[in-house]
Amino acid sequence: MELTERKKKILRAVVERYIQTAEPIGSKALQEITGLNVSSATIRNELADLTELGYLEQPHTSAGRIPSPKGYRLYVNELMEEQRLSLEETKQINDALHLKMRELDKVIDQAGRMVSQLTNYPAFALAGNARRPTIKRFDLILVDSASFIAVVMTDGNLVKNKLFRLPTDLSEPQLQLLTTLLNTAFVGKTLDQLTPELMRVAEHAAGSSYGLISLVVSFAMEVLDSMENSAVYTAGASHILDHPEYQDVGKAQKLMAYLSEEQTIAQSLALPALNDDGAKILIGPENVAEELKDSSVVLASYDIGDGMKGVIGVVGPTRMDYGKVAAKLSYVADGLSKLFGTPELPPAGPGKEKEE
Amino acid sequence: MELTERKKKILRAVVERYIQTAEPIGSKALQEITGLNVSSATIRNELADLTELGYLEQPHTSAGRIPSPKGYRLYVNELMEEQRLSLEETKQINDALHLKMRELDKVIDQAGRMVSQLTNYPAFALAGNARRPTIKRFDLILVDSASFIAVVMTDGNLVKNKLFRLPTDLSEPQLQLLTTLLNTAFVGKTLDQLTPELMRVAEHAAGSSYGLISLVVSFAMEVLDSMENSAVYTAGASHILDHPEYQDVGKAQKLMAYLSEEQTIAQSLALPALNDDGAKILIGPENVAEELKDSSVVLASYDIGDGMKGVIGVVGPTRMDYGKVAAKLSYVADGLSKLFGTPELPPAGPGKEKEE
DNA sequence: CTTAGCACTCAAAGGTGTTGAGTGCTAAAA
DNA sequence: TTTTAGCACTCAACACCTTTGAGTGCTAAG
Repeated sequence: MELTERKKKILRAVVERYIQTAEPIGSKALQEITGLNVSSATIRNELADLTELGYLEQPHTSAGRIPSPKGYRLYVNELMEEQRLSLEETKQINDALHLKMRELDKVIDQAGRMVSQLTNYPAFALAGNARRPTIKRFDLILVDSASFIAVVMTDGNLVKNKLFRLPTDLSEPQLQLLTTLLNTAFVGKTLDQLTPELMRVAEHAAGSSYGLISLVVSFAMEVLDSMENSAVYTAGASHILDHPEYQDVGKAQKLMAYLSEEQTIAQSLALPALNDDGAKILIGPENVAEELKDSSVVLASYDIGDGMKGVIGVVGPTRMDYGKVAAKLSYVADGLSKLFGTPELPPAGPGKEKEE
Repeated sequence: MELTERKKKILRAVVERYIQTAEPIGSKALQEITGLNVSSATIRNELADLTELGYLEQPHTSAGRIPSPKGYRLYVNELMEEQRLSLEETKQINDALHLKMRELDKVIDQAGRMVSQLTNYPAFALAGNARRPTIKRFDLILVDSASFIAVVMTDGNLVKNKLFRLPTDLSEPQLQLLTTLLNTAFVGKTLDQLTPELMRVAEHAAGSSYGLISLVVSFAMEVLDSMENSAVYTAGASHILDHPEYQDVGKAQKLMAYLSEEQTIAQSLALPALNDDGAKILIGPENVAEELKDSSVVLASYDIGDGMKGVIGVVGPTRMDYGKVAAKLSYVADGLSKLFGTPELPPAGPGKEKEE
């Protein structure tokens, strides 16, 4: 069944007012802010209908109405106006996205912090893989006779390194042999495919320096492993205390505890949203996690390239300014996609690309 | 003036009881737990003395006593028994310190989280430099005709890399020239010494690939910069809600806000403690920061080697179990020092050093 | 120096009354 | 059929009160 225009107008007014004030709103106040030329009694009738239909709730018999999750849902789906970000806001975001280090982890972490600061809600950010990562390339750099640096590059063009110090001497030719060996034996393999058998064969081929194979390969496995179980970055948990719905310390604590279970967030919240485009809004009981049943989550996904995607989102009370938050989140997500999409460098000119 | 033994015994009982219960303690209860064979009236007299001397406080005229900061200080200095960690606890810490990745940042971050979890207080951890870092070595690895990896190693043996993609082609000999050039021109310089003039000279020497110099050097500068302004990792901020003294949301919020000002923590709290050994305890008003005037901080420093040290600490109410916390913190700090002190590798044997 | 006795203080807890915003219902007006 | 005015009703919030009990300080005697 469809709601009349007037009912929608009232519902919308209730939602928007409640988002601002966090207080139940009554018929008289609505009469004023909706601008409808009807008496408060009429509005009361409408409110009664809306309550009956499940769009509104009454905290207690004689208080004003507040939106129910169903009411928020209708609002988000039909009534909400697309929020535009102000020029100032877009500038702020753009500036913040202009990060120094372009290390994947740091960028994601930073983006999360930024979003949290921007929205005043706790935020989280993570990257996830569509396919299983593999090693694309090994390089070994001799530092001195007793140490070398292993550099591994994944198929997603992520590069990691580790310094190894040895109790035994080693030589340049030895390292070169090892490098070739590693590159022929282990490139293109996923974590699972790096079997002990494979290792044994390669170790055999390595002759006297067989021990080094396993060292470098374990490192490579760590890298692959950390890419598969990508980290979740959370930021601004303290922001939940800003909002009156979490004045009750118990509630705040529960939500915070949930937010620090990073793996849970990754698995149950973020990953399902990986492939949806645009902002996704989960209101109160729409959340699977028990701890989020009376909070809301807004998510946006972004593209990292090379089969990787990321999700960035915020958590807050159901009374959330969905429009603004979704707009900001989408903007940041787009920004991230662009950031990862563009090559890292301007055409190599005489160097002053980095200014303060 | 010295306190009598009996006074000390009473003070100690007050502190320890209050640490457990967070509630003022009266003469009658003290009579029981101290085991002194005196009446509650006698104890009242002693309490009155201790209050007069400033070691105890009364929340209001007719409540029990609680320790004042001065009382805690005396307790910590003289009365507190060295806490021993249980075997279980040491095992727990040792296990946790057995980290997979030995990347400096991650280890520090992890250690902070661990301490927070171990103590139930918010924790922070950071590394600081005694001297200014320099670059020790550059390596450039050609990936394909349009991209290369720059690997820089600092004098502290920290290795960082970055993938560069170029719009122009480049060749192996070109890269080798660049590598030599970078190594001769920029090795051993601190951030400040990487002047534009130096750059210009090097760029000149690089001929056609002059643009690449500045790219790699800016990256090196970023690395140095990030080492000088080392990151602060905080963890477990939500734990402050566990403690009754922060039931008042306002207080909790203030402390949380302070905790997220990571730079302030670094500058004013942690760095001054860098060179003290063992655990350092700052009680209530002993803290410089206004926000910490009624909280306490326990700090321990650890050695990273190569002129770098780190600090790890927790923040909590003045009613903190200083003995336990200090013991745990010291143990973790020692563990970290050992971790960084030992070479990364066992003598290269046939590889099964990594098990699950 | 220690103790018993006693009047005193004060937070916490529970009870009572008032206020006011807001409701639901009904009957009349449009 | 929809809208409106009127009115009794509900209920959280607040202020105010009393009671309770743990704990105190003081005094005078042991």
